[in-house]
Amino acid sequence: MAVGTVSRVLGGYENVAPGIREKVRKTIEQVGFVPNAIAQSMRLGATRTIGLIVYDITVPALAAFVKSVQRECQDAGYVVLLANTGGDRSVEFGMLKTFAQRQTDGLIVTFGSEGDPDLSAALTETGIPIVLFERDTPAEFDRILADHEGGMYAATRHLLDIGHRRIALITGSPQIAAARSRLAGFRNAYSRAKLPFDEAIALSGGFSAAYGYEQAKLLLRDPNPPSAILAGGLSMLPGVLRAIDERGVRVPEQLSLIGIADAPLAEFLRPPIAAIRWDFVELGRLAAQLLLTRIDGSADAAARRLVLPTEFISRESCAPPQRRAR
Amino acid sequence: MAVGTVSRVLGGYENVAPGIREKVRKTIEQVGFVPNAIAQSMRLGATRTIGLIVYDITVPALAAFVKSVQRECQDAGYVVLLANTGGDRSVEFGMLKTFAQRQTDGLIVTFGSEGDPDLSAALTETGIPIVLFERDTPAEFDRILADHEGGMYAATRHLLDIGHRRIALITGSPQIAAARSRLAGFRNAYSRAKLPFDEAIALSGGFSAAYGYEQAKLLLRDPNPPSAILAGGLSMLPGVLRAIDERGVRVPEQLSLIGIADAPLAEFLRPPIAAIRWDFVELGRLAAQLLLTRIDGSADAAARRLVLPTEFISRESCAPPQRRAR
DNA sequence: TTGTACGCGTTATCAA
DNA sequence: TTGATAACGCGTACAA
Repeated sequence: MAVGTVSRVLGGYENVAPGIREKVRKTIEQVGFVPNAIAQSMRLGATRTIGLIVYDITVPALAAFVKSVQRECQDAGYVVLLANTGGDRSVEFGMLKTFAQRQTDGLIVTFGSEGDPDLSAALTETGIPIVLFERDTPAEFDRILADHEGGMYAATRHLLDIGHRRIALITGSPQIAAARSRLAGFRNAYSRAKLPFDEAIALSGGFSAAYGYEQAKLLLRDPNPPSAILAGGLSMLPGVLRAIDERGVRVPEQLSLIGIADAPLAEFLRPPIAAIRWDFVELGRLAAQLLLTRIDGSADAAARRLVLPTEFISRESCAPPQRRAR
Repeated sequence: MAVGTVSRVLGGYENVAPGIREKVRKTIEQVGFVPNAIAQSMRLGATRTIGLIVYDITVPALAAFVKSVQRECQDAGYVVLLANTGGDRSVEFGMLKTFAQRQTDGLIVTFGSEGDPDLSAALTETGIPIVLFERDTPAEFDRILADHEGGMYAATRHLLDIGHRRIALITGSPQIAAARSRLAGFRNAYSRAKLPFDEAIALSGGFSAAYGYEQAKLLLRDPNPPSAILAGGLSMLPGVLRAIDERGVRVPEQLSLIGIADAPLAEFLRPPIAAIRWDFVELGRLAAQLLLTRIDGSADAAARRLVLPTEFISRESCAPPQRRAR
């Protein structure tokens, strides 16, 4: 009963005499033998591990994404290493290196800055298959995104249709594809409606609740405040709501409001908050599949780019603007 | 320039001639050498990996917990493997085995059923240091919990104080410590107030939004409906809210409502929903520390049991009951 | 101070 | 069909 035989039994190979096989099985049971996956990884040159690097797992939409990725990987016999960067560049580099050292078979990554050539270089240098999530760099990585332009176009269009003209968009830095797309959709809606567009009221700078709070506060204090706000970040809604609350502004009578990515409780708010939403579970599923096919070599060499549709959910937080705003 | 020398340079040992050290450094840089953590794990018998098994990372409170654990582990040079069980027993066993095979140095675990001796045995058999999260089995594992009894006592007491007598508690199965504690706090509040307790209105069966929805629906249809509901599960609030919404019941005029674990948007609901809450970040931090001290052997042999305080946040969703309820 | 060689637990190859 | 052995990449004990 040599080690090789045991390995063959566990590997399910046929060339083991039934008697021996049984004996091995029994002994394994008796001593509670558990194969050491680390040694397997070493021998096979694959860890069946994938690294998942996100901004903040606490954002409901990202949690759904992570859960979906994990589920998909689990089904394929992979295990996922999770990292939260908080958007900190040095943490991003650190986790990238850590995961590379740990020989993850693949990486799903969202980084804070898209243009950064150092980051692109670092990603390439790992030599690990990579799927970019919500990032659209020029580099040749597989990537998956939501159609923010389409969703924002639909939302803006709706606001224009019901009579709004002075609409504020608060969203992240144009370094990020998602913010650029939203800006494009926002502008398109104006231009297709043949309406003049006030550049000054499209605020790009951050995705956080804090940023949303600050910007909404400034907007509402303005002598000529917007009649509608598009809260263009996954976690921005609470911040914007706080500003609205503090200012005592009534929605939708004095201000129409649309959130990005449906929050679990958004429909129970009074009034229910309209939203642009998309399927994070599907996004996670596809991201994982993109990566897994890349890992097993069944994918074309060319980088793939998947864009998932977004949808505008109309709710009572939107109404035609009042004559004399506030 | 032998392998041993390279290893010594990377390990930061002193006994390397400065000239050689520099030369090694430069070569490492040039060829982009990255130490293989898998081989290190094999040699050292430690992976610096911890496994985290939770019910559902999509629940905001659990996401906060996971994030906190991950952060703490990262700071200590550990990496975390994440698993979502969805409460499925076979998945729980599966992930436990997977993580054991992968030689994780420690495990933080929430399992669906507490009494299950098979599960306890499986945990013990791994031989891996374990911290139980929100589970209070008789077995001798380190564990960390929130003081649900205290929070529930305070909340129930508040409702009794403002005049409620018929209060419904919807919470999980008494197999789970959290549910038992809540039930205890609920009962204590009645008995200390010397009020009769209606057992039939404490509903134990699940933590999900769906369960909350079903039970709330039944309660509100009752000819003698409760004047207050305690939604006793992390993710139950949306379900209960839906039932309330559908029935057209006004909060707090017709029904007082308290949620468990503050939802991010709970304060923006109309009315803001009172809550029992506690610090999930701290919970995660302490869980990780409990585990890390266990791993590095600096902990006493005896199992430790940490209980974190909970706090009742009074908000406008609670008001004295009306004379003639509905 | 530096180099050599062993062993960690597997799988795969080769010989028996 | 089975057993022995090399190799994966590292850290370290020991020899030089």
